[in-house]
Amino acid sequence: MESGACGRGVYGYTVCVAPSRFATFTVPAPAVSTLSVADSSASDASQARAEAANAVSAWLAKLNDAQREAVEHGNEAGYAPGSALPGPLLVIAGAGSGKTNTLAHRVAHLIAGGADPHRILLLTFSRRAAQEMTRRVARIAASAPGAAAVLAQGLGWAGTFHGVGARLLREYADHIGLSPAFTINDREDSADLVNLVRHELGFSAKEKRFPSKSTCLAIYSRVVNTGDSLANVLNRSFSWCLEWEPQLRALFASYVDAKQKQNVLDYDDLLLYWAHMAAEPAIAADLAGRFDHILVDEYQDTNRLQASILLALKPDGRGLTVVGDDAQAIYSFRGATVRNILDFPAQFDPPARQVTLERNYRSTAPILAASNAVIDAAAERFTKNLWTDRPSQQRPRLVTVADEATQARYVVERILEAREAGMKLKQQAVLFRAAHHSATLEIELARRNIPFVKFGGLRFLDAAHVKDVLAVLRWAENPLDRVAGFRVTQLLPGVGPANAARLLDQVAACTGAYRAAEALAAFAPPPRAAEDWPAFASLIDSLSMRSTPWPAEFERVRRWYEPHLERNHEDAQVRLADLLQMESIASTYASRERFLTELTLDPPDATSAESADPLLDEDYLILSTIHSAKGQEWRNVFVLNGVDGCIPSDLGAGSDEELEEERRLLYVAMTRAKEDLHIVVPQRFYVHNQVASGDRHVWASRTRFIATPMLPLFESRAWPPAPVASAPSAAGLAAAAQAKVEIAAKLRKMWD
DNA sequence: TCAGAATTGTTTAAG
DNA sequence: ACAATTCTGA
Repeated sequence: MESGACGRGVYGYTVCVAPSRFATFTVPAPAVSTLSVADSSASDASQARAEAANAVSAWLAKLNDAQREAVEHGNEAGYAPGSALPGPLLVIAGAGSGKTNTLAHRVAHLIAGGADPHRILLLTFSRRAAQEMTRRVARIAASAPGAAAVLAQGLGWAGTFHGVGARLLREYADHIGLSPAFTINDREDSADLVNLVRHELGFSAKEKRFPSKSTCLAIYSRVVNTGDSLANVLNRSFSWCLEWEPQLRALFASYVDAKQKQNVLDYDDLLLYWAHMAAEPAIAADLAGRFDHILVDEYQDTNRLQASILLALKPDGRGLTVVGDDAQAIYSFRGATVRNILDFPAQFDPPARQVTLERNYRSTAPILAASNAVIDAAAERFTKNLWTDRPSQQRPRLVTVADEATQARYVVERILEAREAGMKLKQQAVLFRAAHHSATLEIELARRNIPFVKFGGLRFLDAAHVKDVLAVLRWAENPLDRVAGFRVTQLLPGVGPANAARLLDQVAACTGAYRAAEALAAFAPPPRAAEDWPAFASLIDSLSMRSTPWPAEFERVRRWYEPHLERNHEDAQVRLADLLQMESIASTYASRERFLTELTLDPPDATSAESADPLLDEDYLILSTIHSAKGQEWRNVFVLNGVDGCIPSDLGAGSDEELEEERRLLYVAMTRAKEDLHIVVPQRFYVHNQVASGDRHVWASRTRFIATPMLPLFESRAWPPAPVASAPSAAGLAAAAQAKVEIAAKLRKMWD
């Protein structure tokens, strides 16, 4: 990407997030009596009942048999509080089979049947999916007066496992020895803390290099999420770290200790504490008693820890619905296991009811045929092939191009062509395996002024200046957070690790809410920092006293930070623009604590190269990693780098299991397409890690997942089409031969 | 003890 | 290409 010449974000892009993303956090449900609409006259009531029944049968009529079966499961007795809850339900929902729609209808159906929306827990994979689901439920319920009234407050509990976990933990914090003011470390922060602990244990000064902080954290996370032993995890996934097992064990013990002392949680803790809480008899009953119905989306991508939470909340499975598709399991690197969905029915007695959705409403028949062929080759599979009745003459295209630059041109030209034909940019998407695969394309898009939004890859929150400002706020929120404090203190010139550590020790020695301000006032700063110290102390003082209300507090921090920004970064102006944008985002949150929590759990994940803030109604192209594209669909889809080494990634081709997951990844990418699918295969590929002017490249071959026998399912061609070679004239040939002789003679003459 | 220069090692995907 | 670590001079 070209650098900040355009005056946008630091890396030449600007984070752009639709304002709605930040405004729609599901507000904690106020205690509302369920059916407060009851004080109307009897005839009104019966009329409303009839109307509701009509609405329900109207929406049921629009579903196919399998969908209806899933939606109506267990409704014989109605869903009113107190009535028996329906038995466990597993919905196997193939790609494009109307999964979201079915789940949303089931929630609406539960509510129309008398279930209390504040006692329904809806767990989705991403915050985005939760919002989409909430919106759809509201839209469906709108036609049934009773349900609509009950739903006026929205669904009480819809979100990711991590988001819901954070909320529950804050509520129960006092009961489980946690301070409710805990802060949440994102992955980078957690890695930094691991790093601090590693230095303290002296593991950094070995002659043989210790695994990097992010590797250590990945190992730790895998152990927590799979429930497997450290030895097994190392053996299976991190074999190059095997020799460090004892040190890693000691490191993780100290890491846990440090988190507890500092009152911070990492992502895994949100699940781990929740799981322990749900298993704790004193709390379990109260916790489980809050939810009548629990519905889980994308169940194939949950891990053991998440499954154990569900089982603890619903030991007999009553009220539990899980939805997923084993053919789309693509998150095993996060500890997810497809066993969760496969073993779901049998873990209950009687076993869970299983409903399978096999009709695809999304893609045309040729796209589906090719996708089915790809997934058919999978070693192990449990769902049947999908079918559709949407015919089309257009097979998916398998396009061979010379290199990445040509690939970018091909994609841009096809996209513009489609837009000419009336297809909005938003209805088209470019998908790729790794975030950096789109780099060349991004340059081409910027050059041609095509706006785009990219999902996945480098995060806004990873930029140094953003982290700096957040660290100030986090430290104010939780003075024991050493990672934050460390970062903040060292912003001052003349303060290094040694002084920062000394200060933080003094903070820890103080007590109470103002400990940071107290320690700061008493601290003897190094001479070079003396000048900046008073302003720093007064900032922290005002933040801990909360003397400036939110969100003005953010502005206060930003103003303090500005001179440091200018001193430390050449491109201060560009970075400042990011901070100002963040300031407007901050103002949409109710409080500092809310801002920090939400930002960590749901960081802005879209970046854009065009227009500083694309308006909601503006048209833009979607770029996305395949992982981030999960659950979405577009009319026109391009898959970049359909070559071995990218899909499958050469990092993911180690074991058979990993390879199978790469296959599913291609399947997920292909099944996002509704009308047109292009898989682009560049033949020549520049090697990534080399000096800037390097010309090392490899010759790539078509992905092994599209084997030769499958080729008839695709329309194969090269692009650009080979130019019709104009035959050289006899005279021209003669001239050329003459020239060759002359040059040869000249070369010889050089050494005469 | 700090800041900047030189050198070394690295595993994607995301809540 | 990048980030983390070690080295160097003040």
